[in-house]
Amino acid sequence: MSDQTACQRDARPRRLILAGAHRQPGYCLSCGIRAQSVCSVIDDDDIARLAETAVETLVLPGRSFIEEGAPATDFYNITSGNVKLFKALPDGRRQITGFATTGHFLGLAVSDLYAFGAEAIDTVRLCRFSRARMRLLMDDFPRLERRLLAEASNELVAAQNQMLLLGRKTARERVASFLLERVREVANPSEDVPLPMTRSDMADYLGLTIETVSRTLSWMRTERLVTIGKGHTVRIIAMERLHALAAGEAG
Amino acid sequence: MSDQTACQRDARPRRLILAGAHRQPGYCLSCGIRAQSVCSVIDDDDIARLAETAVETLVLPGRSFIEEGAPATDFYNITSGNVKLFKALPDGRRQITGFATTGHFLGLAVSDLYAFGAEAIDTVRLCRFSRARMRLLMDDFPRLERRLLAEASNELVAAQNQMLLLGRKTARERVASFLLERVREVANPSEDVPLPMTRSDMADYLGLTIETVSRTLSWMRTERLVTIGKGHTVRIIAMERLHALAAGEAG
DNA sequence: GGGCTGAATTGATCTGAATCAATGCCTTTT
DNA sequence: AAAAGGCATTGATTCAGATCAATTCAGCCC
Repeated sequence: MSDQTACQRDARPRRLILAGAHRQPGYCLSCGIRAQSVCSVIDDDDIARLAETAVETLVLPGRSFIEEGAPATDFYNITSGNVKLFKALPDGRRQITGFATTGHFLGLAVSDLYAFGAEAIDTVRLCRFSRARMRLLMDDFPRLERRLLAEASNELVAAQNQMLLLGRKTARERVASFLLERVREVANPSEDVPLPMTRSDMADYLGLTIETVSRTLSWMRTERLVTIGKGHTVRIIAMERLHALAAGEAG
Repeated sequence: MSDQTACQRDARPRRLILAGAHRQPGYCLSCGIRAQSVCSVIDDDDIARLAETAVETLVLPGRSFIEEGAPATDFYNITSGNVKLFKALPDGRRQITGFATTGHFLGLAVSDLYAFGAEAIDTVRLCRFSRARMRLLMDDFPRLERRLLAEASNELVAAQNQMLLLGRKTARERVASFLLERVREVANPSEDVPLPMTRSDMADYLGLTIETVSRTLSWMRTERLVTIGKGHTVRIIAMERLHALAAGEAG
């Protein structure tokens, strides 16, 4: 289904999610969500200029807004919610290549076609702007380009880790690695870790089946590595052992 | 083993491999190997300046020049030969995340540690320069940064393809995909495709074992999909069927 | 040419995860 | 509260690819 059918458009153009507003201080267009330090290369006037060309869009759970193989016309900046990115084979086999949340940029393709699809896990808000606009933006703000390069480098490192996981780790090691990846999203490692995606999504991310993910989580519960809460949460109760398992140092 | 022990240094500093010289026209520092069009943003004077800070190094087959987890001090530009990039688990399981050849940049890490190791497959020549120097270079030549971003985007696409392969493809589909990836390195798809890496490297790249790679290639030979030549070459004789196989459209 | 060495092939068997098959458990709807 | 539907869990069985085990082959060095 196309963007137009999948998304409800807000009537009025909205501001990009940048510094200030309801975001934490230090976050801005050129920093992306994972910025650790303040990066204030874009001032309020710039923001106002940028916002003119961006349209905020609401994407309902389960709707896709990037179609693998479709012409890559737009850039996206996720302003809230969770997204899954994936590639598929003709017979329906699917590999989720990553999950993206608030602040992430999507659509940074060199090719004219999107190399992956993107689908909302929960309700997602995102800002869309054209690739042409993005190019002008990069000309105006060279540090945006530098930031995107840093972002791409980080994703490349994550991709390499995932290749190691998919190519060489056992089911238990995969699930352990996944949980440790998710626990970094919360402030305190001993609090509940939200897993907004379904078992099916986890399976397609880890190169396993739903059943194996489920069995493995059950095994971790009986081994007292984790407790499994209601409503898509997990709490890690044996962090050290889970780390050892994820690194392939234990059975 | 460290860089110093692994590499023989040339006595004199050498020029970077850029436009002209023994490279094809259109290749230059800011373009990298895969550039399809001419990109002459760096002139001869610039090249002379850059060359002052680069040292060309010779790496013998099987020697590693980037150690996973070691401090990321340098950038590398491969000027000839083939390199494998990999990550490893403590027990020795290994995943090759990619192969790099002439023109490739290595060491573009945000972290202070290298996220992967790099080892020479055959005799490799490369230019090394410090990350500090690379940063200055990017300040001087903004289009270098843009080119690196494009390069990183392409690698990200390749990484996503590899995740699909590792997570969801069968052994036959993996080997077929690999051969089609390698055939793009040669001018004519019906000529011999060089496979400079060992079966073990292929296995570690495809998430398989040596035996499965060998068996699968033998099967492809009996199915008249390929002929297997002497000295690490393969010739594709049924391109269409191989494509269908790689895409998961056939058994 | 004749051994030597490491890589590659081929065969036999085993196993971790997939597949097939119920069953259980929330959430939504009426 | 009951029905319905989707997701998750658990069990039984199968199978693709791993593992274990010989050969065979290709360089290489004398």
